[in-house]
Amino acid sequence: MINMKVIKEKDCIIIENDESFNIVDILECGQVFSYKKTSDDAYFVISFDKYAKIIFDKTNTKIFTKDVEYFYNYFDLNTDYEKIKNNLKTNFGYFSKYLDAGKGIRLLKQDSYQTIISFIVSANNNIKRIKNILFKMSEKFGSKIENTDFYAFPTLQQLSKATVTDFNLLGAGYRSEYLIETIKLLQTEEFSIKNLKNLTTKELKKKLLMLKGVGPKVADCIALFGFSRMDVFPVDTWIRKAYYLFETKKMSDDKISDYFVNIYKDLSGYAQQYLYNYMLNVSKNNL
DNA sequence: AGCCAGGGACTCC
DNA sequence: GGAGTCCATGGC
Repeated sequence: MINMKVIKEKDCIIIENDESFNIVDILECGQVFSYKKTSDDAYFVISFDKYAKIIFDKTNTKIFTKDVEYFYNYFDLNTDYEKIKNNLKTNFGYFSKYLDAGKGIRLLKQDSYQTIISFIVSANNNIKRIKNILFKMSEKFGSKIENTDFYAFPTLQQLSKATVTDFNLLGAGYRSEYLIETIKLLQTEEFSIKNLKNLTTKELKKKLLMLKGVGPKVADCIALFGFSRMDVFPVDTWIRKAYYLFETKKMSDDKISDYFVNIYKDLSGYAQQYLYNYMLNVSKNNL
């Protein structure tokens, strides 16, 4: 096992040739939408009001940012992914195939509130459109980030001024009304992010399901990507297809989620992302 | 042109 | 609690 080499500098994090960190795998695996490829070897990532420019080549990855500690945590650099992958491989022999499709994936520790809004937009939508709608939302309601072409994700305060018509103009479609209702609820003490973070996964999901536009799948995604809960298994159309690679018995998405959590337990969040990525790549590249 | 997308709300029973 | 239906929009 190669030990991960991470160097923290004043305005930069350097990751040297590590199989468990591939910025393309990390960003293009469907967990995050507020990023942009700026050239063949660079990405720009926006997490709420913080940002980083990532430059990579065959030997290393450099994360340029004013917020080194924030992005060290954002990219989950305290977690040993070799250990997680070995664990999955050891316990589930067939899993190597899914890991190979995205060796460098890491589960980002995304901003909770941004994740809630983002995944409401994601429902019954495709990734390119989701990204577009969210970028337009930032441009319309967020604050310009100095010395860049980008905008911060809008604050709750900024979004509270939006109308259904505003969201329709972004292309949010029937999700516009859900966003308006959810933004209202998020402003209450009951739904403060601080309070939500203290809940158990079960309690958190129950609370999230009270938000308009949040059903079982979106609640699982928010819990996983926005609250780092690894004991959930979001089931979307791709994971449903994946289920039928294993079983023939028809099941509801709810039951499919239980089925997978029962198998992968506390590794569910990781397993789900590797499996989802595999399914996505199969459809894209006909692997 | 028509199916599909990181599904959910709503309405029946 | 399960099954059906409707939903905006644009990518492909």
